[in-house]
Amino acid sequence: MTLPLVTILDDEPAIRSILADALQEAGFRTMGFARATEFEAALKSTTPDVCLVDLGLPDRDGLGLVHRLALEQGAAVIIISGRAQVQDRITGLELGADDYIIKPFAPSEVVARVRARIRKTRPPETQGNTADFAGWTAHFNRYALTHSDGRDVSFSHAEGEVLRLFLERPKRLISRAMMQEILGGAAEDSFDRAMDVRISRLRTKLGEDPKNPTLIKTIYGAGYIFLGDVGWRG
Amino acid sequence: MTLPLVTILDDEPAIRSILADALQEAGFRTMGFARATEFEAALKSTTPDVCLVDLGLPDRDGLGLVHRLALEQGAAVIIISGRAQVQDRITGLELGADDYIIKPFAPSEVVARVRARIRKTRPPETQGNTADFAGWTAHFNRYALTHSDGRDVSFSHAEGEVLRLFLERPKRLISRAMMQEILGGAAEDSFDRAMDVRISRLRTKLGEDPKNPTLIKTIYGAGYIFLGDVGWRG
DNA sequence: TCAAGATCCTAACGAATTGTAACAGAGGCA
DNA sequence: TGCCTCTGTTACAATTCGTTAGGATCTTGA
Repeated sequence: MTLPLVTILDDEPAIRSILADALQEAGFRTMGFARATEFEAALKSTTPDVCLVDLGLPDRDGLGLVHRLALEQGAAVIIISGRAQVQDRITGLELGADDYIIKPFAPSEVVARVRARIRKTRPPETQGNTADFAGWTAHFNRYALTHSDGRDVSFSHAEGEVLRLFLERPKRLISRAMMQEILGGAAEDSFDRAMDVRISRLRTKLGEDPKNPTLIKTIYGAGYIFLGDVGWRG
Repeated sequence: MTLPLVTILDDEPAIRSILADALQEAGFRTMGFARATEFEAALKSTTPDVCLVDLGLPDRDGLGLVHRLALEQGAAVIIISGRAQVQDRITGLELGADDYIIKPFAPSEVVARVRARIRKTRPPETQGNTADFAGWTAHFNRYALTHSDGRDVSFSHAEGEVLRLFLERPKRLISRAMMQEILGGAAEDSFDRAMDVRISRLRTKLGEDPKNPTLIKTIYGAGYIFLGDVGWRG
């Protein structure tokens, strides 16, 4: 498991480096960006665990960015702002931010808040190897799926990796980049259809209707989402 | 689904009532406690969604309580404290608190932070994912619209974003700029018809009469407005 | 009322993204 | 060796969604 990644979006280099230092010392990977556009470009190939966003950006107001981050990327967002008004903080939180830190701040407090966020965001280590969902039971120890109607399908290791990835994060958007990162795929060449094929095969085994998948949904341009209630045991 | 429950642990009755009022108005159930022992007794029979804890309690130091709450109950914990030192905040967060609010506080900000916490804590499926309006039911989790007359239409992610935007703000003017901001459109060139097209496609799926839309009204020069009574559930 | 200009609608197009059948190479096993 | 399974690659089909462009609609001012 790689170190948690924290992105820093702030136009002041001094603040970026202060935060990066403190966070790296605390055991995080960091990436710094001066402009929202750069940051958004980077999001296509990486999935941060926590995003620090300065609202006073030159190129665009950060609030819309925060909203999209929280909603679509599912990332934890911490706003850093010079505006200390209560109303500013409220709208920030309403739009989906997880936390709101006011400048000037103590780096150590930022670290503490980042840590608190990561503790909540990271999927709890699922030790179980059996999961129930939508009539199916996945037995990861014997690489098999059984359905309550009697169907019995086996799956391969690669398929199981994807299935587990989904079952550990039900109803949350899973970006392609995150899948590559977790499943350790090759570099993210746009010619890399391997992930699509894995998912396609998994869908087939789950008996999904190709025109209308109900369990593994595609979000065009964003990733996948697993619908269905999952219960782990064992 | 019941209303989220917020507990307030503070020895000052004035603060308890201020918070309880603000939270109830915001749609939460509340329970107030003056002492940690009472509170812990109540925990045996209820599981709050968010716990507000004042650290300056008379009967025992609250930090240990916070730690146990976060660790064992899995509840979201927000510390309220008069101690503004950075170190105090850090240790509070280290021990498992989700947030740290310093007295004096604005009740509205506490409400916002409680809301932010609940949004993250509650499983995604309990967040609004189904809405009824004008004979239709929008199922955002499976990207489909069903009508009481039996029609069943699927919609794409982009269309769903727009639909959700409208359903969350019924009977309110929604300016183009706001839509761009929230939906994260490209630069605000006036040549950008993307939003119009999204709405056009959505109207088609809703079976709107192009000459006379009854649900999504255009306000010339100002934006759009969604008419129709919306009821969220789930 | 009418004309001019601004704004909006939407069919059609095309670039980007995704689905999947078919193929090929790697490895396991008798 | 011959056969089977697993899995990435390729190629092409299908889908999504922004852009374009021309026409429709609205507002304003004379």
